[in-house]
Amino acid sequence: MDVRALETLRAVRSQGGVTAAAAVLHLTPSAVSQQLAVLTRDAGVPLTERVGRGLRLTPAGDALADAAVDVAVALERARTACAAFAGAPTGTVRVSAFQSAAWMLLPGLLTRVAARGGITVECADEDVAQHAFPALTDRHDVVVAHRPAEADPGWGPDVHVVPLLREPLDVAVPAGSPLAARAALEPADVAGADWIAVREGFPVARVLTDVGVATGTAPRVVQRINDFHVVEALVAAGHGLSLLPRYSSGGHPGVALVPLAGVRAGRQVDALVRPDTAERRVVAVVLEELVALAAELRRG
Amino acid sequence: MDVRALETLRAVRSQGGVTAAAAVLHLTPSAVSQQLAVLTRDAGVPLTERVGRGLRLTPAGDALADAAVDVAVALERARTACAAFAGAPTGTVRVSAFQSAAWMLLPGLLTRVAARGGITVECADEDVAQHAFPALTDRHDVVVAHRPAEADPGWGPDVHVVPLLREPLDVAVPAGSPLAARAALEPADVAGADWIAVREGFPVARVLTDVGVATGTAPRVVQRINDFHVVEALVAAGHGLSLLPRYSSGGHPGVALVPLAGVRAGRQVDALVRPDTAERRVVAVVLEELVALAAELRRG
DNA sequence: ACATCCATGAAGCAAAGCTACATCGACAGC
DNA sequence: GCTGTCGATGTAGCTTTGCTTCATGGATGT
Repeated sequence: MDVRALETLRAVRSQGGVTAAAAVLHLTPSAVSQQLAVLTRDAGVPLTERVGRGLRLTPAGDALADAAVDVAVALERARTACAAFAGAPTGTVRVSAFQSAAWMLLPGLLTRVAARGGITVECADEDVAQHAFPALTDRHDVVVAHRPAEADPGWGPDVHVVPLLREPLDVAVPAGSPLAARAALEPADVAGADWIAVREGFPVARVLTDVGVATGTAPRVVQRINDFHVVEALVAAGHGLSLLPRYSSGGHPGVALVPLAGVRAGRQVDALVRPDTAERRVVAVVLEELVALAAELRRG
Repeated sequence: MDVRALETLRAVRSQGGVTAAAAVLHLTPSAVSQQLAVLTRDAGVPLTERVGRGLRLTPAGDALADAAVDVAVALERARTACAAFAGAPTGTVRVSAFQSAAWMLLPGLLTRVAARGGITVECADEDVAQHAFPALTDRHDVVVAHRPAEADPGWGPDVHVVPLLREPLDVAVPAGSPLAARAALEPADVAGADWIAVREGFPVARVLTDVGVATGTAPRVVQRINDFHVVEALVAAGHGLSLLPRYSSGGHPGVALVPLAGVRAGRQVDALVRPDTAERRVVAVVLEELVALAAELRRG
């Protein structure tokens, strides 16, 4: 029973298919398929079953994939065990963040980590639909993800979650607008407005509809844009209002952020890591810096 | 960092050398040496150091070997995970016992296990010095070992210990002797006797000297014999007395076993298994039967 | 019905890992 | 002190494993 094959099985589950798993493992689909074949032979029970043109793990396969995570963790502990004797942690950590978090966190993270020396951080920006964040941990060591603040995390059982920041969502209004002078806005104040929202399925998309529930009227969404800088430009030009996170937006001079009263609107920013990569000392150090940085931002 | 290499490192530690480890792994010493070389390269720190013409693990190597055990356990859990879906446990389990335990336990164990069906038990009898028992777990799945009852187990951290039986040590006297009629014997009764003991370093060798301490005189050992059947023959022929375990000896018609009063003399029989081996369902089943059988013997 | 996508099988090739043999250092005996 | 032996470690060569490339089959959607 090969460790690489177990890792492959785990990747097939998290990526949802042979081809996708092959991509993150830097292999051909054929190699993945062959590994699954020998693993199935070893196990003595079918681990996968075809469904449509794709495939899915059987209960046995699922149990084995769970066990594969533990094996990966144990192996990583082994590496860490002697790395502890080899001196200060060193190496390269791949960090991914969605755009606004990247804007907010990555510069400071790079500064902080560079100050410790010996650690290279490879950054990437990846913003995906909410359900797709955990799978990114196959590509990156640390994945900065976001979700509606009050709801259940819903990241699934196969990732370690490190909370970074709870960010209130404010109403972005044009700087010249009468609303911009207010200290806070009630839901009723913005009931009939045009809205600029994020794409369906993406994090905090549902928060706007929740605000609508508070006023009794469904908000009228006129645009769906994911990049907050683009959203700010649209708001400044008077094309509508938007809900924007307080700390990771607001650079635009034509936009004012006004707190929303009476509704708990916020997003939670989490760092996601695979249980085995969490065992790596370098990764732990980078996470530590990330948490410290987030705490600093929160305080102002 | 290869799992086979980790397993090899663990074997080198438990066997105390490259050649011995190679033997239990069914490899050549050269292969073991090469595996250690690549493992050391991966680890980045020396894992072994030469001492005399042998070698010893460095602290880093020791830590890594500990981690290797966890890896092996995780891997075995993975196998078990899907074996649970494959139906009733099946396979072959290698059981080793020292002679008297083999005589006492193995026939009943084979009967019990055969009744469940599907499991093959391969028996062996190995009696070694006390410190050498744990290393036998590299050769056998279950090792039945013994030790002085009241003392610290002292089997080391790398084996699971399953207690089977506490066996009082009785005084074996010739059937015709006046002592044979007694219900119990005080240490003073046997103070000046000739004794037949086991070889130095073997389990329960020290118990006799402890009895001597109770009388204030060192017992006079005239023979050192490990096999209890031979001991019984010598006792029957009047060559001396001996301390023999109550349940696993006593077949000889010319020998009577008389309880010893005033001194806690006994031996503890344990089953030793490697932590990873203990994860195998078949092994668990065999152990279960072994425990049940021991309980039955204890009750009579 | 056709084109597409995904998983899987067969053939060939590169690399990893083992065995056999030789070498080197350390210890015990003469 | 020299020699024989034992244990660990290199070297050469072969076997085996595991990958890629290419081809096939089944399922889906247009």
